[in-house]
Amino acid sequence: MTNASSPSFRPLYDQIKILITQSLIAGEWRPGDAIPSEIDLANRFKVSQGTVRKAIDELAAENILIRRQGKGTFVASHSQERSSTRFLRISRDDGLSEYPESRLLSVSRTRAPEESARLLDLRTGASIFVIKRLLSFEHSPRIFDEIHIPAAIFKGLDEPMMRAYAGSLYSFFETHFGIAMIRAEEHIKAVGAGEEAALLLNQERGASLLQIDRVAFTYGDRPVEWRRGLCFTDRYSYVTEMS
Amino acid sequence: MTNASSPSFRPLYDQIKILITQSLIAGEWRPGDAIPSEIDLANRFKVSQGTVRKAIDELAAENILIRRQGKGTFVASHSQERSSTRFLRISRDDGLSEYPESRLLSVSRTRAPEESARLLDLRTGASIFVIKRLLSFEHSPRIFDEIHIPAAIFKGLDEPMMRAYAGSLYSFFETHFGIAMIRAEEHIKAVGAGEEAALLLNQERGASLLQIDRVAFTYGDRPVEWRRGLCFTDRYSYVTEMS
DNA sequence: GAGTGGTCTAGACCACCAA
DNA sequence: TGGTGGTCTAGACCACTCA
Repeated sequence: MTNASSPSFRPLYDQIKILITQSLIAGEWRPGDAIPSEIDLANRFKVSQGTVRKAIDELAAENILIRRQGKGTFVASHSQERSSTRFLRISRDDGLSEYPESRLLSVSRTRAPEESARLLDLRTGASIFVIKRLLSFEHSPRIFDEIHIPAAIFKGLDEPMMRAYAGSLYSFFETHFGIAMIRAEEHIKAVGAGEEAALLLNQERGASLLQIDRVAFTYGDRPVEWRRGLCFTDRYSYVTEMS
Repeated sequence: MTNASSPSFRPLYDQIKILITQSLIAGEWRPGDAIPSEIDLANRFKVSQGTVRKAIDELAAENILIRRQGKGTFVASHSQERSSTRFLRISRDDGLSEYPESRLLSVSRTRAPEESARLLDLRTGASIFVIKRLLSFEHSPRIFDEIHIPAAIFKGLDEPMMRAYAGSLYSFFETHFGIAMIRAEEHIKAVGAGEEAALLLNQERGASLLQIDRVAFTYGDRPVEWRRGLCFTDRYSYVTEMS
């Protein structure tokens, strides 16, 4: 199979990546599912196994798919134990790992303020849900999250439904709404605690907190969540790596 | 060429990666140099081009090598315009990019305190250099850095030498000492400004600052720098991405 | 046009897993 | 034992750069 030397050349494996992504968007394979084997996909797309392989390699590098030798290739899911903490970068300074406890404060439906509307590609005033919650480590509240999500996408969400669910928030989004978070961008600042945060985190007003603003994306780089986390970082740090 | 099914199986391309890394450690190819072509390396290591290719692909994904179609494969360097800002994740909230101005405060030789010694794989009390500097954005000081590096590796470093150098710190390390930083881990907290930081950053004592602790590594994952940056994040943020 | 990296293929064989 | 992903090869051809 030859590639036309078109003005904007696009490798075959890149087109295969797009086709696979479209199947993910369409829900043909859902988080946790196995996708067809490389050979099956090669037949389906009429390319060689090596080309499918390269496409899957890149999707696996982006943590969208997960390869398991001898078993198959799977759609990444936040419900798996291995990746339920994938987007939580706060950890203890002594290195011991600990899963935080979540306490839901409130769920309300309101109109999107300018900033989160812009970042979520919504019109200002579009309907959103606002979730407030508190994460505790060692029974001590440490992160106060305010989460904005478009009501149009999370139709039917309500507080009892969230309280009934045991796992992580992103796992909840997957199982109830079929929305899988695959990527996020964060902007971090140091700020003084305001009244609400000070109260909830048992700190003085003006105490130094990490303010972590996040936009999270689902398949096709579509933004579907904005959140602001305020985090008290005594004995805990935000950990990251670069290369 | 067949692989012995040894107890701990190691793919050929992985061994090639190690060989290439060893050449980088030995200084056979230095930052900015072109390494031999894939075909030359295939002949040298007695493997196929595809195997060399996979090894280089992975090193390129780690930002250790840089591929340039039609030209060759190069050793990544902090002296290149494209990557001189690779490890600086503070940027303006309005998205405009700006290169900070650096003011060297002091360079001194002293004994490593417990923490940085441990993180740099040194004995406590080993000889290190301590560099203090101030980075300014828009003529306003915003980051106060304290940098610890082993004296044994950066032999002969002194203040005049640093003042004479125009580029970034990591570019300086490369050209004068042949040390290339390829990876770093950061731990971030929100803290109140102490006396020294408050003075240098023109803030009140207790003002909220980002405290960014970094360990940076050179080839072979060898730690060669510890630093603590204190950053005033008004109108600026620490930006990161995850997937 | 020569040399480099980039794509694609076809086929052989290995490592791992489950039934 | 059969199916999956993982490795390795050899070869053809394409895209890009530079002299």
